[in-house]
Amino acid sequence: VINGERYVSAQARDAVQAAAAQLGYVANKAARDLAAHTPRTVAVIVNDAATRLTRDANTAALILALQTQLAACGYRAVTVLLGAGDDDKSAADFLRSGSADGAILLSGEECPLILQAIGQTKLPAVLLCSPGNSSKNGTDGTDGADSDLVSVAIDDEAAARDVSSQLVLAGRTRIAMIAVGLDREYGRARLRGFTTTLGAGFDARLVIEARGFTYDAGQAAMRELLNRHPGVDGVFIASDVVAAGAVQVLHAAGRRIPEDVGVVAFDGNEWSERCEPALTTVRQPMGELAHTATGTLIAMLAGTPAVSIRLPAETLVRSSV
Amino acid sequence: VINGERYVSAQARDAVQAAAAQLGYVANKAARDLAAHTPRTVAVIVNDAATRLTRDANTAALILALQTQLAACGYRAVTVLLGAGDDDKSAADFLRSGSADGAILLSGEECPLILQAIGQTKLPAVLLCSPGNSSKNGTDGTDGADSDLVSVAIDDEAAARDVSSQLVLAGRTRIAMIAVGLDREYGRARLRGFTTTLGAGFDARLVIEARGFTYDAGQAAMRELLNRHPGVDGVFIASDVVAAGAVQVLHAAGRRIPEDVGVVAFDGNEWSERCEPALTTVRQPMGELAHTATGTLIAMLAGTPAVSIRLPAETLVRSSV
DNA sequence: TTGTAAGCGTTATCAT
DNA sequence: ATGATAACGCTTACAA
Repeated sequence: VINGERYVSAQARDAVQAAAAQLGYVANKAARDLAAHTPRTVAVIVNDAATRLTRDANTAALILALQTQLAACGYRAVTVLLGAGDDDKSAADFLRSGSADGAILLSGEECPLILQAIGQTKLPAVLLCSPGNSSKNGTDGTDGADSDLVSVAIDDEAAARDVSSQLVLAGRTRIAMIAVGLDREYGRARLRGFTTTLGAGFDARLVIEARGFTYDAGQAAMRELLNRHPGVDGVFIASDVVAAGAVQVLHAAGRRIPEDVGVVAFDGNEWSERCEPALTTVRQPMGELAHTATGTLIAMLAGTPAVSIRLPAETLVRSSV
Repeated sequence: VINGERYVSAQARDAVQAAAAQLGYVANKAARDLAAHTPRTVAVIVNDAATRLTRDANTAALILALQTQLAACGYRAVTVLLGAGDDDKSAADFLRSGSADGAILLSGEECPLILQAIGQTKLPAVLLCSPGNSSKNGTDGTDGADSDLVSVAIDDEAAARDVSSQLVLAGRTRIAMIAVGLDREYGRARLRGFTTTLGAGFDARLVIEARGFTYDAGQAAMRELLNRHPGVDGVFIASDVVAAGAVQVLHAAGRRIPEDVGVVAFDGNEWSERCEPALTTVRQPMGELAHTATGTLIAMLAGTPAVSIRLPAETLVRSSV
């Protein structure tokens, strides 16, 4: 009765359900997992969770969406939050302990132990890598644990091309970029998009890399930029939080937005919305990302081979340019 | 060898460990839980997680701290994120399914099914209720599930008394309050603190309740306040996000802070820090709260009866008053 | 210090 | 449509 209700009389079923409801009976998870050989659980691993959750409020929504959609497919999502430290061993052990059928990684950093665990156990896994994409490193030394996972993300390069073109269209001529995470593929992709858009007008000296995904880093980068190139009249900042910091500095320096300098950003979270004025930015389609990731994983769980997917991201035009 | 290493020769132990490392062996969690009758896992249940995580970036840090501290005691923390909807049934089932030895609730809302599950299964649980404390309702109808859990929180009333006294000390005479969550005990406690501080100067007409814990709600409340009482020269706003919205409206209305109106807030998260000027606020000691909560739960797990605890919270004096 | 056997609460299979 | 019986991979007690 409790399970797929094979061949039970309506009478028996009702009786059992009534009893279960009365006693508050729920099948023991451990026993069930042990016998059934499938926990019907997927691990959602969030690396550097504190940073990621504070940097982008949408992350919480993403995780919730994943949970909801997995639940709809009969899977329990177990969110594994990792701190900054070395605790990715515990997450790796979790995967090895047979507690999950598959994993979704929201991971901006390297986590070799997890990749290794996935490789060795051949656990289906998908990398949901925006905005914290990890670079696709080739074959690293670790014993056959080939780490080219299936990944789901937006097309960072196209999106960057899109937003930054807003600056060009507005007639800006001294356009700079505050880049972020150039050691990761997504960071480089955003830079490529910017470069392509500017074309002949591109000047490498106008590109500054913020040291980290923070408000403070944005302030520092913008100060440096204004210092070195007081004449800038447009900036593409590759992340909303960073942009918020940069905007603060712009205001403090007496620059009006968009009159004196146009600003466009990337991510589409609350930071860009709370700026004065609200920033034109790239909205990451969290719902679709979650949907695609769970869809892909479920397919893999069912044995279907899956491929990486890039989703298009829409530019949110506001009044900052 | 894998477990408490009872009486094993060093030789045997080394051999086993080497083998385990080589094979990447980790004991099957399900089998272990089933046999041992104790999953050594505690559920960290976050109700209305999307709201809570976006409203207060410190929540992520809190959860991480809980995880770390539980891990230090040999417990795995399973974070159960609940959305706004009715899914607290799934969390309740999780508890009933014997997957956890105990629970820590970060819950601002009512979640009757969870309380009921805890009551019926007699699972040790502690309510970590700042800033989303639920009111201590007496005995509600539900069959004997008495919901007076052990709780850990700051002393909201004392803290509110403290911050709002900053306004009085600064010589403000028309002091208002934007309250939040008056349907919850912590919301009422903050109001009581305010009332006490003002003493004879208290004027109930200067208290407005924001409808929700959001930036938008803060804007709306402040607009109404300015409308009804243009002469206010000080405001205590019971939550940082709400305060951020209110401050925006104050600026838009041409009021200078602190020259024209002094502002103090509550929570001590990034919102109050990013305001211009940074807001004087109450810092919630997340680390200590986490520590106290885990300590209490671990004690309960060991059979020691535990009691509720209120922690003092410090006022962060900045330049907004 | 090491080996052996029973049993944890389910699922799956086979017989009824 | 239902009842009986062997796993599942471990822990725990007890025997060696």
